[in-house]
Amino acid sequence: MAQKTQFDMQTFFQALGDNTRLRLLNLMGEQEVCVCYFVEILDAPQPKISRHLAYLRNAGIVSARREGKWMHYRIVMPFHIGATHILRQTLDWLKEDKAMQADRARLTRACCSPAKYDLDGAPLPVAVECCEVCR
Amino acid sequence: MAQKTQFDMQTFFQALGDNTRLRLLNLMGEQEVCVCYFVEILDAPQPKISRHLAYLRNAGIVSARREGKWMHYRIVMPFHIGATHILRQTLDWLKEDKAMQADRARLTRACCSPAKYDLDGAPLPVAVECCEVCR
DNA sequence: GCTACATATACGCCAAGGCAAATATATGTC
DNA sequence: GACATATATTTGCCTTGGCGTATATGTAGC
Repeated sequence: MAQKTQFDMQTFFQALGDNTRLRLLNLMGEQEVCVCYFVEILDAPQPKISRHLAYLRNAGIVSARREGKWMHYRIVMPFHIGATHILRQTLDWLKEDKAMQADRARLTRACCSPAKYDLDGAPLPVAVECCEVCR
Repeated sequence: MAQKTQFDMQTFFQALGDNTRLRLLNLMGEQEVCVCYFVEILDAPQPKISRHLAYLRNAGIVSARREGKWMHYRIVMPFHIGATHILRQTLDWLKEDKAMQADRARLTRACCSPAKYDLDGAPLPVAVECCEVCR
């Protein structure tokens, strides 16, 4: 699929205008995360998670990678440089939010003891290499 | 009304997720604009303009000021510093868009010859003083 | 008061998008 | 092939929020 001539701002902001999707983005941050972790941490039905991830994917904000049974999602910083800056700013903003911090803490705990979270055998999140905007 | 303890990101992004509202923000930029100018430049029904301005006002992104029969709207940069940065970044991004540039050009022309645009007597947009983030 | 003008809100309609529950589609293992 | 697991999609329901039209509100001038 050819790249769109002009990145659609409306779609971009609509994708960010939902709290569940913001929580997902917050958990991804700089790492690639397996769907099963999202389900555990957000404590939400799996279809709900998948739906929101699909929404983010359609908006061009995340990309998916299959590894056997598991799907990994990570934030992509492509398209427009302005969108990239806004996305980075948004992620920084999320880090200040108490509820978002709690989500991240839960993710860390889950990674340390997957068995306690029904995540035994699931692939751990892995850090993704930084893009040019990360500095 | 007391200030909200935590600025609502979801509401903020939802407000930005509409093309009409982005056009309005683009026209405001660094100036305070009368509703009648929006109606002329966007060539849209007046209730539609008012509805979207109300949406932006409820989201805390613009403020309104009455001057006789006329209402002036301007962008406000309050709330959260992160939101302010995102908003500024968004406005810069809008400036690169061809359609948005055309809107701004039309606004300039309308200001130069209001009579041609059914805007005789309407108050011209006025520049607003910069906030600390403008640098 | 009445009238004109600028703007805001209410109404009815329709599409987008949230949700939960059910079902379909990989993939891996036997 | 059958079966289990991980994830995606479909279905039906309901809310939000676009739109245009009609109406209400606020202000100015008489």
